[in-house]
Amino acid sequence: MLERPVLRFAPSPTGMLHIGGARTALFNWLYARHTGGTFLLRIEDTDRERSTPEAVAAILSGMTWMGLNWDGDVVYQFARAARHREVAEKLLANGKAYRCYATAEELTQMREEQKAAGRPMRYDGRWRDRTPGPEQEGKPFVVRLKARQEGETIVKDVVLGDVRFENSQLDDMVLLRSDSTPTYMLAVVVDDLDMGVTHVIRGADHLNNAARQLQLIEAMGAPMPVYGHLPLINGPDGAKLSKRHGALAVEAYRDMGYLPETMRNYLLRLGWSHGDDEIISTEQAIQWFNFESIGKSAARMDYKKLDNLNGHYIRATPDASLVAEVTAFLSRETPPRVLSMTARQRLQAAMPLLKERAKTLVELIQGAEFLFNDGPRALDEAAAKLLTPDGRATLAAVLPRLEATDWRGPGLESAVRAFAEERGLKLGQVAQPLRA
RNA sequence: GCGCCCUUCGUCUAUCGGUUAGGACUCAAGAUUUUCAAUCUUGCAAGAGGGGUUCGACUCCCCUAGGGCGCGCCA
Repeated sequence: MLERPVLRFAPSPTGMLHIGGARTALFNWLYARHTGGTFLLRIEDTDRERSTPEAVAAILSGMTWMGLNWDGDVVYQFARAARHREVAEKLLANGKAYRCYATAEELTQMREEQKAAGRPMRYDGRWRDRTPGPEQEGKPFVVRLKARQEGETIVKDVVLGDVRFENSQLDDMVLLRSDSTPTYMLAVVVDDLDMGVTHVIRGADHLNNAARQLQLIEAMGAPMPVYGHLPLINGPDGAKLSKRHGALAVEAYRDMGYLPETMRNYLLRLGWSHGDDEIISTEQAIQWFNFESIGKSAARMDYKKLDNLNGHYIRATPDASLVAEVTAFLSRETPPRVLSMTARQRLQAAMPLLKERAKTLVELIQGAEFLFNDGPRALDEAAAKLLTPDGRATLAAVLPRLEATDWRGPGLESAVRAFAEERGLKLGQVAQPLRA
């Protein structure tokens, strides 16, 4: 290995950290940890309109909850605008970029005409070889890359293989907006270069961008990073993930009672495999992770499988840790719930039984509800059905026996069995009302 | 419209030219001498379609179909 790889996760803070972003972050993190490389976090906040501090906070806390620790300080892209501009100016000076005075309206009209004529919608290069005259004096302009038009650009992708684009299909992208702020395309390339990023692993929605970014990199004479574009995640029905459609923030999964290790395992298996292995610990994942085993096709969310995995991890978690998890979970509720000392002790004592039958923390808490409060509980429908007059009579008869029994351990069961035998009843006839 | 990507059980996937196409989730049945859960056993279930290449294709190539992504002075 020539050098330690440098990976990065670069979300834009325009919303929550959703499941797709979390997986992208996970894969980057896994590869960095696998190779002993570096995993950086960069917030792409160049869109001042849509970036919010809340979203930044959500991303950071989401990453933390997922257990994806990043190396060094978080880089904020907007803070580096001067540097981005500097690169653009240099390109301009070298003749690798040019000023385009076309107005937004003019370009919109151009695209409409292209669409109407059934031609590809691309910037037509109207200012590419035109020198601005006196009438352009003082007029706003954008800076565009003077991209090579002949030949092809090949994205060497570690998951997709070589992807070729005819340069004639790529138009001259904007580097600097008319207010001289850098665009995303410029910022990403410059930041990745400055941060020493060696591997750009991101969602497949960026595949097309890779070709254009490569053109920029070429113009800058900068080294080319390794690319890897991850197939997207779809909703349970195969449709695109959207806000109303399964694209939940990772915090939503936390609130539904899923464990971080469940999420890591599940997201890893969504698009990556290691033979027939399904249950993969994070340590194991770090050891095994590679790019070769990443699948090429989009995957769907499957909540049943998530539940199943989560059940496994709940059972595998030590009782004391689960008590802590439950306590933390309850404290996040609105209004927050605080467990009394005795409630915590009861929870700890009952945990071996409780965790056997819960697929989420929410279910675990539901099952433990009776431990938190004293006094009678309301009957649900199923329970009410079991409490027939006969059942009630049976219960009344058993009661003295139970009161005389130590409730801890197997004594309870044998007491009930003995009772049933004496009365000539089937076990179920006693047990069912009792459960109710 | 143009470009690019993808396509094995319902879902996640294994297979890297020769297999009765395997595993997991889901579902169904059974076992575990009361329920639920867990666990175990068994079962249902797949190579989008059509052409090639080859002694032999799920696997390589082409076409079609379907799905996705992109085509902003958004990221």
